[in-house]
Amino acid sequence: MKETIIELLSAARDHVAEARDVSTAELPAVELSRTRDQQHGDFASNLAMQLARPLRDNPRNIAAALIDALPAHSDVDKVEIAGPGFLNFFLTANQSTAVVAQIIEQGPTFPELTAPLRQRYLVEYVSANPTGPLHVGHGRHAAYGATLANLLRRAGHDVHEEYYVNDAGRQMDILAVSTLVRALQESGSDIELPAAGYRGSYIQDIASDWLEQHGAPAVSAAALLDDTPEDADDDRKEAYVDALIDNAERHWGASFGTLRAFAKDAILDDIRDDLAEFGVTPDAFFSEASLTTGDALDVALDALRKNDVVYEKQGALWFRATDFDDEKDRVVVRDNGKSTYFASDIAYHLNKRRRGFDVLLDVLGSDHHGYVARVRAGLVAMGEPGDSLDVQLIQFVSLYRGGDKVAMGTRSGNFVTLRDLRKEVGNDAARLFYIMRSHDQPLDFDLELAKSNTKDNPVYYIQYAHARIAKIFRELAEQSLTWDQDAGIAGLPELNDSYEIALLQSLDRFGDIIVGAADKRAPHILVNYLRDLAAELHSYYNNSDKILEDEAPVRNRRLTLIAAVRVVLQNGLSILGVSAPERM
RNA sequence: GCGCCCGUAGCUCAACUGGAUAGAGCAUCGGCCUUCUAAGCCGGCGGUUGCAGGUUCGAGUCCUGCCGGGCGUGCCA
Repeated sequence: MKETIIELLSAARDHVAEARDVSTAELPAVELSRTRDQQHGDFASNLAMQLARPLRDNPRNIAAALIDALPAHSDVDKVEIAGPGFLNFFLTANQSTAVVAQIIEQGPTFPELTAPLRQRYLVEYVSANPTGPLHVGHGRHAAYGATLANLLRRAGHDVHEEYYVNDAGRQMDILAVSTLVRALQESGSDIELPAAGYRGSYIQDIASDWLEQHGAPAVSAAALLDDTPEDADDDRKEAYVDALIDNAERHWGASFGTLRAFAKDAILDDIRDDLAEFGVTPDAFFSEASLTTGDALDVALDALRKNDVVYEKQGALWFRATDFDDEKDRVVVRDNGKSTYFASDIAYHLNKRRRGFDVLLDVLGSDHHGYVARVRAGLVAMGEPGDSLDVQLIQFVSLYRGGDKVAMGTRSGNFVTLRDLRKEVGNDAARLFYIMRSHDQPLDFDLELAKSNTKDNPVYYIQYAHARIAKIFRELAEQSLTWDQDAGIAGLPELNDSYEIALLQSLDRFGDIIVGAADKRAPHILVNYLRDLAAELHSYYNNSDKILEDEAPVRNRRLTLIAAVRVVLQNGLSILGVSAPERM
């Protein structure tokens, strides 16, 4: 319908211009948008205002001329001039209720959208280091990434969801040595946890499990502490923990590697379960270590060498990133022969491209913004399009208990886990709360508030609208009344109260909302829409006549309308990963 | 210093990529349960959109400069 009106307006525009001897070559294209206010009809165009300059006339005169020149169409009821010169299009009742029949027919699959350009998306999100349980910040990433993936799928794209596991490098060693120290402590040895170690109680749990399965470690505290520098809660702690790691590898050999894998797997399994309980299920967990055990890293380094964008300096291999809009050149292979984290990153991203993905959509913490230019530079240098990388930065979550900000830090173990949060406020509330606000805004999450004022949480407002509709249908059966759905659909054009019209217009926007939210990577748009739709349903319920009217034709069309509202609420909530309860 | 993000009602945030009178929730004040669930509805109060310029028929939105806040700027991961 939108396209049709645009064609009609384009014809009218050219006609009016020609009548005034103005060339049609450089006139603005017709813009047509849905209206927000039902007094403005169904669609509005600003064309008359845009033509004011080229036609040298005031917008309202031009609007009148456009209406005169506008070809008639059977679905257009009337066109009005409003405000500074808007053209408001009112569709016939028949046309504006067509969406309801479509909703009823398609049910859970509504709206069946086809993207103008269908693309293969790889959405990477969370990707938290497997060194401890997920905390509340990761929860925002999980909710955002999973919802965005759902939106893109709904918008007609092909979507793969992935979690990148940082299972290579020093952090894993620190995790392993922290676990080892806890195991030794539990076996009665006198040894302190290093200042740079992980302190969370989950480390003790992993150590206990290890002891149960493998017995006491065949390495003494003395061997571990052999020739180590002083530990302290400042810069010296890094050297100290590195010495512990060296000793563990030297005196305990392959068993240290086994413990490292044991600890990593324990934590990763926990993360996977945590996410699954949260309704977040990435298609794959991609291991960073596999980049080097496989050939992905070599493929990337070869690509860099082949394109002549690397050079050697002071024993290290450098990528000439400054040639690709980055601030400075970056080391890819250190002087000790080990590749850098950055090398892994570009290898991973090249690997994604080679797997055939058009858009590499990374969901990262806002502290990673410095990293975007680097990775993009790497991709371009390896011959990939820079705009294939789309990074969405998520602002931090600040946690409050009452009025006090909670200090967070993974190593200190002083943080609230996602699991605790979910237990306190529930999965539904957490999922919605996390994405209710634009992701580029910092989020204040007050636990006390979420816990004590559960009933005030917006999630219930939307769910209540759904439960209300469900209740009406239960009541229908209880009162042994009938609902003729086909008669209801046929009778929809008879709907005339303003609450009903508002609902019809909102239902019609659902498809646009999904496409818009997916394009802008902004799931909160869908939340706002659902809240508005719920508000309109509540208003209708409270301010209009009863839906279960004695008169069958009236009852049929009202029930058909709210049945469609129920479908849209269900589908919308399902995209958000929030349940749609039948009763509350 | 340089770079990125942000600044909207007392508080937390929206505003369909430049449109019509800047809107919700919380808080606060007042109404509505013998009628399909009051986790709801209806109304009141609340604004120089950080400041100053500019572009435009039209600016919260785009440009420039200030002010204020957050985060980056490793041969760490």
